[in-house]
Amino acid sequence: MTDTRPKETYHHGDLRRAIIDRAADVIDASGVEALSLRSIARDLGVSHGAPNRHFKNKADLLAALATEAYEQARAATIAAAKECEGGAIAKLRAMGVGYLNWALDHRAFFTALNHPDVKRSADSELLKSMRAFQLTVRDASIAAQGEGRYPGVDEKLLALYNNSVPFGAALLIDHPVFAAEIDHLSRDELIEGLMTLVVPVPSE
Amino acid sequence: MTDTRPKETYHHGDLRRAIIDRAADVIDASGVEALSLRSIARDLGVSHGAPNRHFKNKADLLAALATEAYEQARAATIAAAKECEGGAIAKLRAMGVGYLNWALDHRAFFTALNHPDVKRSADSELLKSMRAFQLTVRDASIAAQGEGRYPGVDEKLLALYNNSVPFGAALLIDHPVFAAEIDHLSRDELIEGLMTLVVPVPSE
DNA sequence: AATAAATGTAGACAACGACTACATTAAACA
DNA sequence: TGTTTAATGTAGTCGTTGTCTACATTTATT
Repeated sequence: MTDTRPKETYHHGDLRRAIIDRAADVIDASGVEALSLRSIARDLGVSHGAPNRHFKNKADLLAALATEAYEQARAATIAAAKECEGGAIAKLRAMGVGYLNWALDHRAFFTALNHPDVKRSADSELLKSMRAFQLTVRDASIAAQGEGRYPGVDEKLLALYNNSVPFGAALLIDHPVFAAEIDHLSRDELIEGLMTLVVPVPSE
Repeated sequence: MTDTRPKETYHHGDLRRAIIDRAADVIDASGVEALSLRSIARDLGVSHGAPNRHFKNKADLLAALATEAYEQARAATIAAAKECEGGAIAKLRAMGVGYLNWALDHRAFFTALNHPDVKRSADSELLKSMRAFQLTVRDASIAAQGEGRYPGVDEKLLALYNNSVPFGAALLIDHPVFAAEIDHLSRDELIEGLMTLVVPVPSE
């Protein structure tokens, strides 16, 4: 339990934050299908209706998780690019690595990102963080193109490509059956190897 | 409604089949979160407990959908390879195109494929069809490698790569927000363009 | 200090998944 | 062919959930 302290105060303090954190814990521990507003309320020692003051429904909670997920993912990719000492192409590759590492380290948030309910959400905060993430990948793709990678390719197509691989790969690696196929490789080998296929080191 | 004929017979005939088909319709029309065993039973004019004779729980129904999805996807990729006149590399590219077209044409089944509940399923039929699909992609990757594509790359890593792109891309293209970014391209241009990035036409 | 807004509570309701005991039909077999 | 057994569908029930409403308590505003 994240926060089951004895109820001494009527107001929680930051119930919204606590709900999101607890939701992430539940997803990690028992999967997203086990997520329930009522059980979260119980865990937090709060009435079953309290979460409704912060999320108008369950999908809204998932959208909030997904919003944070996009922000985390964006931060992780930007940080990876910053730490990379190479040029734009190397940075693009590093961003994919950073994204994959983030996804595997934050499965609950990554799960929310890909949840069917979230797809249908039109929450404006969610849309904003999605677009910000997209732009980050797209800008990096265009910069890499400026270094001669994939000349003449439509930039949005390139961005789709550079989004698809880490996204799909994270889902597959996360999947028990697919994961079993590649267990002879360490995680780092896997991620580096994959991203080197996607963004090859320029031969000189 | 798929099958709401007046109830004249006690037994349905092929209720299992009807439930799966109806489930696919519901997912297409209202999303997977709207799926309910009881509502399907109502639509089919059958008691609310009847589906339990064919699926031990809701996740089991989704697993059945996913099983068929893998079989469909495998058939679609194999057919695409067969129709392709080129060598192994061209066939590999064609298979990605075939997979993407299948995914976009059968969103309900593709959705089931990627549903969180299905990931946790250990249904043996599901595992069998998953592995069959995986092997198809892997064999095609190895064949392409025999033609000189990505020499020396671990074959399972290559298979992961060739799985990741269409999988991730189908999810992104299916996503309203990402899709809006690339609406200047026709579907065929998008799919062909993407797969040409993944499996470039060998320069000669 | 008075009032409004935010936040939490408690109760209600319908829908759902899952289970049970029972009914009906189809299949197997003697 | 007739009987037994398995498969399949029915009807009722239970606990859980999401969501709504009316109300209570606390915090913020003026």
